Amino acid sequence: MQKSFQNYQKIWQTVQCIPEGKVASYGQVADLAGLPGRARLVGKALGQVPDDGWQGKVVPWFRVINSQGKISFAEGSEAHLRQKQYLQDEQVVVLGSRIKMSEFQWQPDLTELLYKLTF
DNA sequence: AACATGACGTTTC
DNA sequence: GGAAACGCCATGT
Repeated sequence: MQKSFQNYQKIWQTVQCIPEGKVASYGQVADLAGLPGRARLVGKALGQVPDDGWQGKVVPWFRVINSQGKISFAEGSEAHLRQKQYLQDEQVVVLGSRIKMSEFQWQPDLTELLYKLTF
């Protein structure tokens, strides 16, 4: 395994904390995972998510979007449609690629984070 | 070793 | 709001 696998684990664990019906940005996940300024690594990590989940839990990669409140896959691409579908299934409103961050951005509860994140 | 490439972010026009 | 310029760093060539 690569050295960065440790970081991937932190990222996956953080993403698992995003509740249904909410979204977070790559940078936000990076910060919470203890990797400030490394948003690109979050994208890498999400591309490496095991399909059958990690440590018994699904990793909701589709709840991570960019800081402009948009889905990062190109509109019309297979991945874009899939992500949009998953989000809409959770009542998140997606117009084109856009999501109202003011309404749907995850505002993490710190005590819950401290309880869940083990690093 | 040098260079290019990302599911990105912030700052600055 | 949008575009350019940086910053970031694991990976692949």
